Amino acid sequence: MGLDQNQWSEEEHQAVQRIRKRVIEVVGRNMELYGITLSTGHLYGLLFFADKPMTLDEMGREMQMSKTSMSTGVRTLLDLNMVNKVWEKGSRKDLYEVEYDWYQTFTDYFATQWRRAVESNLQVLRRALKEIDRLLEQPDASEFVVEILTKDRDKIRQAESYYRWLDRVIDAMEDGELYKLVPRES
Amino acid sequence: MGLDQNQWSEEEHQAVQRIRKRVIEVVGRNMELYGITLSTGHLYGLLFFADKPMTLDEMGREMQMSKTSMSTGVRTLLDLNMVNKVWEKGSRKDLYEVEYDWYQTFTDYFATQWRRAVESNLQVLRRALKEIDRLLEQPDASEFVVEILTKDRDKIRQAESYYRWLDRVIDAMEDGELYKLVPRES
DNA sequence: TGTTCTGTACAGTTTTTTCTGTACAAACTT
DNA sequence: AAGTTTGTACAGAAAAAACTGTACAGAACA
Repeated sequence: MGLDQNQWSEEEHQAVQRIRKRVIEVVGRNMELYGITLSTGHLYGLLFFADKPMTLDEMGREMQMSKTSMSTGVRTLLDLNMVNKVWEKGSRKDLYEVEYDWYQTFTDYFATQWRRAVESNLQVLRRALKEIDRLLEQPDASEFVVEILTKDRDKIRQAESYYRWLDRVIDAMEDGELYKLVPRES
Repeated sequence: MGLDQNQWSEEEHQAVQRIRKRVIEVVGRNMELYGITLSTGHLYGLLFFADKPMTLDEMGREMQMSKTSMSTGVRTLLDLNMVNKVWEKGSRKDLYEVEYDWYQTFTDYFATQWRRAVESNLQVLRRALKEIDRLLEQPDASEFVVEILTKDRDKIRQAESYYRWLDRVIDAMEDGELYKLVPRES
């Protein structure tokens, strides 16, 4: 794992690796919550324990995967702000390390995902409401279609109300209100 | 859409369908947030607008897909509590309708997903902590491995702290505390 | 400027997921 | 009890996603 192995025995190395591997395995798997691949999750776990920022080549060696895959994996993690690029003089390779502020990672991720969905949904719902209202204003609308349209409108309004709520939840996450409800430790 | 089309003109039908289709398309796509397929998302959208509970055959006809797919799709949505099975005398087919309480759906889904991850992560982290402590107690541990183990332990403790927080967030969602921070409308 | 090295684009392969048609068990009807 | 009908299991086809190796542009160095 990029450590100078002369400084410790083989058994010690093995023991540490065994512990890390199990944690990486589980944490990596559960990162599917963030919509990332199992292998990208493992990559994250690897970086989590890395004693120093890693290069693509090092990751590839540890993961036994191609550098191309490391490149795309790291990019995914960068996009999610789960990994940061690190500058280090001397090395001309790019170096990466995990973002250790998991609270931030969590908040960032879901705020971004949900916001995107909320915005596009609200847009289409409002547009639909307008069109329904326009149709309802037509004097020659059959009684039957008026009933249908009214029902649809109610459903859409309810959905809109929900998305406004979710939007406020996202706000609460982004500006730290959530931490008032559920405080961080220490 | 299961409506008696004698009661309204073809243009009216088309107009309603056009509006619904656009909403279904967008809402369905954004349901990938819930880890469900685009087509299952569409199925959900279809049920959302349905004027009455639908059968698998009706869904298949509307979606232009096989009944098998409808069966699996509905089961997915049932598992996520996004759709309910409805009993109606006279029909011997199973009937389904969407769960209109989106707040509940949202809360349910993420509480379940996150809880599963939190539990398995906490378990593996605590087990790792124990092992690290055991190794650290060994008198013949090299200075170097002690340093590594201590670093790992710190990282794991930090992660553990984060998961405890997330666990409390989930609690807050499940027992409705979240609605105190961000109230529902009306 | 020429040389070396690093990250990624891209095409092709492998793996995974989704979807369909058939077959059948269980439930309902007569 | 015999005859329908309904939902799903299962195997195979189709589609999508993940992964790899090669090739190359651009940066770093000499």
